[in-house]
Amino acid sequence: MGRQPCCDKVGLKRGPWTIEEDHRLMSFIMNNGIHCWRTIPKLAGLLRCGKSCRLRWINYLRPDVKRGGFTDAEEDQIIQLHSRLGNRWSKIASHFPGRTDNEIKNHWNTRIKKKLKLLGLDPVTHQPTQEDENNAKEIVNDADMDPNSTTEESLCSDDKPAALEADQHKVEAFSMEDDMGLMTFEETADLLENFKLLSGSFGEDQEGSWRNHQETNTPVSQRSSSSAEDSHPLQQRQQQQWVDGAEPLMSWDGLDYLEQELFFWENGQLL
DNA sequence: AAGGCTATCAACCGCATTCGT
DNA sequence: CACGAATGCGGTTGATAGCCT
Repeated sequence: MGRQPCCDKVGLKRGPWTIEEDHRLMSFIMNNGIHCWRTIPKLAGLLRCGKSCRLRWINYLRPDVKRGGFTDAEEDQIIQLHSRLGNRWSKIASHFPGRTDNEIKNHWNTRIKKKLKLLGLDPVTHQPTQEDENNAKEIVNDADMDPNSTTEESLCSDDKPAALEADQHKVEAFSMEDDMGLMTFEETADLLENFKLLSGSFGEDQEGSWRNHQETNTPVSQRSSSSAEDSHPLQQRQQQQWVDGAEPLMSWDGLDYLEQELFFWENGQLL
């Protein structure tokens, strides 16, 4: 017996999400919380499958999702974790509050792999590549390897590439510093205001402000043509507030507590 | 300026796992 | 315990911006 499709795909929309769809999903989750992804699109008036909604929420709409480039410390920690966990992206992502598995996976595939190759390491095994095999053997011998330890963990000798040698220090430091985070109180307050603007005063016709948020934080590949000039003066002011507030911050990290509220409250009731 | 190429990342697909009955 | 539904996860694809020639 064949597996049932996750959802009835007939009549369902695919491809990039529109501002309107984002708005609908966001508003619905803000008001109702998350109980059953399968029912969310229907109840929210979306022609998407539940899976698509879940992915969109997790990877993009979640208030605490952390966007923007990875710091060197984050990259180094990803490498360390990957050497231990392999391609278990969700496990790796769990070490990076606000980062998504998809984002980490993409970053790994597009950048870190290359970085490792440049360092002469196989991105899959974290072992030195063929051409560096002789060097690797020396390193392994010097390090008196634990069979369970990884190459990187063992690369503590002077042969270790400088970039990797600094990894451990960076990873330790990472727990204390966060290049994207450590917002000031004022920044957090601004962000909260922006969040209220986004989630609270969203009218059916406020596509402009949301679109601007998207254009601020979304890669250009996902942008659509702006209609900001079509919006109401109030909306324009709000969207400008949003842009002014959000753009320099680039992160939703100050809103962790909002997400907590989101998942424990429904219709004003504590779940 | 135009066309080709590359890099990036959002989104999809299908399998695996978890959960409820 | 078995089964089906729901959700999670990882691999892959496709669109597009930007770079290069």
